[in-house]
Amino acid sequence: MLNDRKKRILQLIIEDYISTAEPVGSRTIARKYDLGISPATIRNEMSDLELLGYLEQPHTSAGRIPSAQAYRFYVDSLIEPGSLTDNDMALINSWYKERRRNIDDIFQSTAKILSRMTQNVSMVLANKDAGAVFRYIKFLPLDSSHAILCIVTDDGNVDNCVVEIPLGMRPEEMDYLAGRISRVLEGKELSEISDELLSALHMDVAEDKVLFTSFLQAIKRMSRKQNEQRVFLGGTKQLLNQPEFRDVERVKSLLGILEEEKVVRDLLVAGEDSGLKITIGTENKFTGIQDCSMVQATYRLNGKIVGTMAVLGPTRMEYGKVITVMDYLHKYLKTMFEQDKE
Amino acid sequence: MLNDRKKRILQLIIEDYISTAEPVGSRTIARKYDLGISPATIRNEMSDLELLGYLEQPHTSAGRIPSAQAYRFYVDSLIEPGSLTDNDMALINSWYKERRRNIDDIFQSTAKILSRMTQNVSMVLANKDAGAVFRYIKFLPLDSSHAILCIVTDDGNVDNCVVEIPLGMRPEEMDYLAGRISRVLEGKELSEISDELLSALHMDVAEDKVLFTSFLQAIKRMSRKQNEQRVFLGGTKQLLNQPEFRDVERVKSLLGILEEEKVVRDLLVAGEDSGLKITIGTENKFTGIQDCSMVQATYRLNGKIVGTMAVLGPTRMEYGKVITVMDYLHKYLKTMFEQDKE
DNA sequence: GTTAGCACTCTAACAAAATGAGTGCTAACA
DNA sequence: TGTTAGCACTCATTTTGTTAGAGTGCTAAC
Repeated sequence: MLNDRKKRILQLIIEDYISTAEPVGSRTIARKYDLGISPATIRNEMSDLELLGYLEQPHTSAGRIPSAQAYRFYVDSLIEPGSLTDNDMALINSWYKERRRNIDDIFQSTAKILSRMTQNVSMVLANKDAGAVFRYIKFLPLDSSHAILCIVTDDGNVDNCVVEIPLGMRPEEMDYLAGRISRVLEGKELSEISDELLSALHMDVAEDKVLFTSFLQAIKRMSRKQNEQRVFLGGTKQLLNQPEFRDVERVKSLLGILEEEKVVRDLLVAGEDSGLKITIGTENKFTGIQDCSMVQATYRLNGKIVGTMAVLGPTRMEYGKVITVMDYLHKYLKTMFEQDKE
Repeated sequence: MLNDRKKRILQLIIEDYISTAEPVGSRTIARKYDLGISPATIRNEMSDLELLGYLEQPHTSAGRIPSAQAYRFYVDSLIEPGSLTDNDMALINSWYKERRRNIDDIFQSTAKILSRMTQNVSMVLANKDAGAVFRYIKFLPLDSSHAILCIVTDDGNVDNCVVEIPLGMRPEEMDYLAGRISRVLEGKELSEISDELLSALHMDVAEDKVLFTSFLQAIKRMSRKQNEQRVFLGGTKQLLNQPEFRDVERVKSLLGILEEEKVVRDLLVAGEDSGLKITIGTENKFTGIQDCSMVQATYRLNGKIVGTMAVLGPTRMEYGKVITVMDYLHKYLKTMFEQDKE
């Protein structure tokens, strides 16, 4: 175990490196922070820390930089929970207000805020199947051969699509059909509406084949859309602010990864179970981001996973700040969702 | 006027520079392209072209690069209309098919394709007010105190929002109200639905204040939403492939501009009138992109501007390819939209 | 256990020199 | 009159050499 002084020195080195991105030497520590010990003593301690695997030297005559192990220790034991400045909070509030029309906007804003506040790439995964329950369907006439099929769910969402009306079908008949279908599906969660259920329904109302086929497609598509996990990215531009990414090639390779929505989704889904998850360097399973760190927070509503947000950046990341911001956003989202439910 | 040989040499220089991004010297031209004349002769011609303002030298002992004037001349007189390879066309088709669920997806795909094919940033502006006409509104009951207000337009779009129902109002009453409002607004283009019209309506059905206020907000929002011009960006990553943007700072500054949706919108709207518009270097009015070129094509349907697409990149741009791709996309979109209408 | 002193290491910054691609000019040639 | 070979000249880029500075490790003294 590390003694208190070693811990303190390690912490200072890590934090100094996080903020400057320069290897930090014994003199720097002694000068910047008043520890009451000389550079030589610090050197000795640093030497020990290196032996223990917490520090690394890019080359003999440079200062030292924290190893992945050091960051791990830092986030596990050293980090102190911070709090946002009033300024930051005001900024967040204004960003959320800027554009808020539907749920997607909220997620998009979250991604944006997360990246702006942390100067890193952010990812937000929205699980849309947050338990929307089927209420009823309704046909709205459009013209002689088309109608709009509206599917109403209890969260107040309406999805709609244009369907073709079988020749000669009267509005009353369509209402009747809608009623029958509605009665069967009412109260089911959209994700529950399975193929079997639909085919059973098919048997039941088989007399109107054409219309029913349209309906089938619509409900399936809607169910898929509702179930769909959507990914929102933010701050790919912030990447360029990090000295680690001064080299265009590195930027390109990371952006290449982020471009693949599937990869990002997998990445996020993999870390969904735990509340707060920090993976550092090679702890990341995905090749290509093994020189990066990722902080991920999953948020739930009534026990269900609503979504997950993450910040991806160089291992030299402001973990404390990231966590603090995420925590705030988490709370913010919670109240927003609860408000929506009401 | 330039004689044929000068034109030819200028063309070769421009095309060589476009593909290599390196200043091109007289030897290069003589070696690469068999013109039957010696480097010395080419040098003389180049010297003339420089005097005429078509070529520039970064420094005395470098080759020459085309000036903005040269590019202007190139796109006006020298460029030969190309055609896409089968491979390219197949690629485009597959990209369009990849994800096509609604009109936004089509625009997004267009932006993506445009950037992929040209290795530059692409921008697509979608004018959504393509003449949607109000049909009727309908209230769908949700629970005892809420209903969903659906606004149906003749293009088969339904917009909806949740409204609060005044205490004790019965469904029949709501239907009656919906009918009255519908009759007044029917046949109007959404963009026509002005404040005056709405206030007149207000007088008319003033008995149900609360509900009507909700409705007012909804229709206004919808009208705004329909009128809204949406911007789709593509290929901010391709930027990094251009040697001009090897410097991170330049990337940052351009991305900064593109990030401002308003700026991009203004930029695109400004060039909307003409069919195909190419602005080179300082011809661009917007500061910050004056070392870039922009190729913009506006597409119409039945005389109305549906949208506009543009490619933004270094002046050293494959103008021919860009134009060819845009032309193809233009046709592709046209058939797609006409199909949709049918 | 702590610290001052010192030799040693290695990078980054700077300067000087070599390299080479390309030009402009002149004189000769067809 | 247009074209070309030859050659001196220019200037960015690359290479090489040098220096300054930050930092270390070790030792001996406190």
